[in-house]
Amino acid sequence: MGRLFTSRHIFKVDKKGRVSVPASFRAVIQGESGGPYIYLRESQGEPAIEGLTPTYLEELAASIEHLDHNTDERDNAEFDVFTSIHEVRFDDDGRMILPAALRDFAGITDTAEFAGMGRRFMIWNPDALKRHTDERRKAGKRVTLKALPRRGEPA
Amino acid sequence: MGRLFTSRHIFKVDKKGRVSVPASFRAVIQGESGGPYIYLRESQGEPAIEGLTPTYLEELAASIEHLDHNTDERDNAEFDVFTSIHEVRFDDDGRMILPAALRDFAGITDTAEFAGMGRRFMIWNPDALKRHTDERRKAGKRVTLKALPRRGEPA
DNA sequence: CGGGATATCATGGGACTTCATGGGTTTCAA
DNA sequence: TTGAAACCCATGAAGTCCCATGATATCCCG
Repeated sequence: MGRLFTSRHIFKVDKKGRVSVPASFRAVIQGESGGPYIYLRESQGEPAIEGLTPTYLEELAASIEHLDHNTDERDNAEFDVFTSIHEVRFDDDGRMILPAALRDFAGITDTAEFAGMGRRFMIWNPDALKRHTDERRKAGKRVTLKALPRRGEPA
Repeated sequence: MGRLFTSRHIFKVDKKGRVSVPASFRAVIQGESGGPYIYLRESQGEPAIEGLTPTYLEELAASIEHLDHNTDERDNAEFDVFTSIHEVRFDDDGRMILPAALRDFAGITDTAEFAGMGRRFMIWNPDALKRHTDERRKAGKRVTLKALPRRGEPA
C-alpha cells in the first residue's frame, strides 16, 4: 500500500461519536509508525480537523528544536503545535472517537469527510468541504509545480 | 519491455467495475516501482481519467515537500494534488476497479480506452477520445519539440 | 519454413475476505 | 455508580482472489 493519504472518503459518525478511519489511511498509519495512533488538532486555516501521524508530529517537533530557547518564536511554536493536539487511537474495527471539541470546531455532526493531503489529512463536515472546494475552483486557484530534474540530469 | 506508456487499448468494463490494465502498461508500472499500484485522478483539461505511476506521484510529492510548512502555497498544493488522487491496485489477473466517481467524470460505462502518454496515461470513454482526436486533427494542433543534445555531445 | 505445442492475455463468474456500520457488553476511572 | 471508552459480535455491500475459457501471440522442432 501507498505511503500517502489520498482521495476523499465520507463516513458516518454514530451516536457514540465513532467514525471509521478509511482503511487506506489505516494502512499508511500502521505502515509508518506501527501503532494505531493518530494525532488530531484544529486546522490553522480551515474549519476542519487536521490529522497527523506520529512520525509527522515528530518531524514538526524536530523543526521546533532548531529554534533558540527562550524566544517568543519558540514559545509560540511550541504552544501552537502541542497544546492543541489530541492523541487518538483506533480500535480493531478501525474506528476512532472524535473528540467533542474538535467535532464542534469543524461543525461535524453525523457525517465526516476525510481528505487525504499526502503526509497529513483533514476531516471535514462534508458540506463545508464542498463549499471550500467550490470556492477554490471558482477562484481559479490552481497550483503549478516546478518540474524536478530527473535522476542523473543537472538541476 | 519499454518504460513508457504508449499506444491505445480498448477494454471492457465488467458489471463489477473491473477493467484489465493493458499488459504493456502493467509491465511499465511493475518495472519502475515494484508494486501493482496505480494513482488515478480527474484530468485537469479533458473529460478523462489520468493515470500516474507511484514514482511519478512521488515526484509530485517531492516538489511539494520543498515548499515551506504553514504556507497557503503548500496547503493549496497538497489539497489540489492529493485530495483528487485515488490509489488503485490491480490484481493477479491484471485488473483494477475504476472508482465510480472517476468513471462518472469520464463518462465511462462499459468500455474504456487507455491512451499512453509517455510517463502518464489517460483513460477515456472511447467515443470521447475519438471526438477529441478528431478535433485536435481538425484544429491542426501539432507539437514542436526542442532538440536535446545527444548523449556524449556538448550541449 | 511450417505447423503444432505452449504461453500470454482479456474476460466471465463464483467463492471468499475485507470494510463500514450498528448494536450489545464489559471495563474503568471519576 | 454512572457515563464514557474499549471490546466483541453481526450484517450487507464492496472488493479481492481463484479458477475457467477462448483468442491471440510466441516458441520450437522437425
